[in-house]
Amino acid sequence: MTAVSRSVVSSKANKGERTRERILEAALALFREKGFDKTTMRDIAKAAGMSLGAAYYYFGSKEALVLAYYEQVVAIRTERAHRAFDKTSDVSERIRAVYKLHFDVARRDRKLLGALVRSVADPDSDVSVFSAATREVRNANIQLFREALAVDAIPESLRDLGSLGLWTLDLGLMLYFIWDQSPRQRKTRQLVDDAVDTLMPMLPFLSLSMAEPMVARVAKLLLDAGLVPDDD
Amino acid sequence: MTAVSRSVVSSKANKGERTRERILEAALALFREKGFDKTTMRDIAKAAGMSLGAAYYYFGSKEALVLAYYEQVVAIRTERAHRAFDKTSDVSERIRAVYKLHFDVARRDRKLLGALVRSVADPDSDVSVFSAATREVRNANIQLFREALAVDAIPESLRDLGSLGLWTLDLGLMLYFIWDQSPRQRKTRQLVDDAVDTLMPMLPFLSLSMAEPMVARVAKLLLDAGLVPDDD
DNA sequence: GGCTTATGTTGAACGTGTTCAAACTGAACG
DNA sequence: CGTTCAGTTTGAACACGTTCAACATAAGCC
Repeated sequence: MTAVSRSVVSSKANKGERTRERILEAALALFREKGFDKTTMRDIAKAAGMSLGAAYYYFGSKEALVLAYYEQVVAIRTERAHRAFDKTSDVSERIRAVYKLHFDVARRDRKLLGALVRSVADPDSDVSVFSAATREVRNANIQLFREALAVDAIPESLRDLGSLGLWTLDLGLMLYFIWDQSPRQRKTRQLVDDAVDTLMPMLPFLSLSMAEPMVARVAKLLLDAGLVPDDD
Repeated sequence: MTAVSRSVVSSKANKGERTRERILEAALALFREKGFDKTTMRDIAKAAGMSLGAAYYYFGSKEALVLAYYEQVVAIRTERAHRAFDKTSDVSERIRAVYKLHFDVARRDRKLLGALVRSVADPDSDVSVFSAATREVRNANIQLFREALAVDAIPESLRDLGSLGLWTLDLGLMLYFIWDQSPRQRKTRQLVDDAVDTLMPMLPFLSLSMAEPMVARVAKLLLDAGLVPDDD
């Protein structure tokens, strides 16, 4: 949580912090204007009014800038999701909100998310969305779904597995979003609605006693594979 | 299919074809020896006994080499899968085979697959695994699962949806494989076994008449989202 | 004030993917 | 044989991410 909120709160930032933010702001502005690939680290440094090396002092790589950006996205998403949770205890509504908030917050930044997703494939990079270094961001997102499911209608026993499943779907939706060329990414929004409307009616069946051993089995499988958060 | 098999069959290759193959072979040898990132296009050109520009004449980018490699993987995987299908009509066996073949064939090349997966995030690249240009490879893989399901035990109505689902899982497993540090990627193999053993017993429930509207709904959702092959 | 140490800052230099104008090769044609 | 021309090959040049040794500034301490 610390790393996530730090870059957003920043009430009493010292000099270094503010420089860092200046760089990040300059970077984001340029990324949005010219795209990730077309923006060079030299551009960013110049826009932030400093030398190339200084930018690298604060961000070890160009990708690290994207990760810092995504930490902001997660922080904002989390805050807004909490507000949505206060408004309704209807599970479908809550889940829909969490999904859509992702794309609302990152509305202008499909290309940037692309750069982020690229890192998924690189087990060596420590800014990869799957690496140990990014555990916080990852867990914050999973936690969001955990909270969305934290209503009476959903039995405790399903919440952990459910949030993991919904998070996985979130990853998939992010990929769809990145590729979605439709105006204002309407198709992604449609897909979210359809997916939630389709999946939710299935939930009751998982609560059936008949389904219990299956659910337990899936849980064990994920645990064995090390895919459950907190014991990566 | 053409592009996939061309690089493997190569019986009467003209000069250009052979040069192309020489480059690809040199590249693969180097990738395996030093890893994808550590191998430079200059290394590859030198190892293939030609200039840098010549290598680029045959492969528009370093990533294109990886794609060409993956086309080989798919071709070999397909061939071996067909042999496995001849041996058994047990669905679990067949699906397990298709999954494991992927990792058998790409055994030594986790890093390379990583480079391939990276492209997933880039809608602009035409060597991305999701781009129109790679439709053939993608469809060949989906088709493999379609064939695995083509046995009496599986009703026709489930085969399309099922193969798409299994292919999606294949993508996920590929990612897991890339990150799997366990010796000989034992964990990935374990996960395949567990996943198949867990999912297969659930299949009968999908054949229940009660489940039909749900299945239909999922099918429609995917179709609307343009996620069903052949009308991308 | 000087000295030390931590924190920032600089820009030149390096390596590498990619581009491109120019040159080469050999087959087809008259 | 000379010409043409598509296919192939060359390596220099470019752009950009990244590194690093050197320098500057500020903070703490005596």
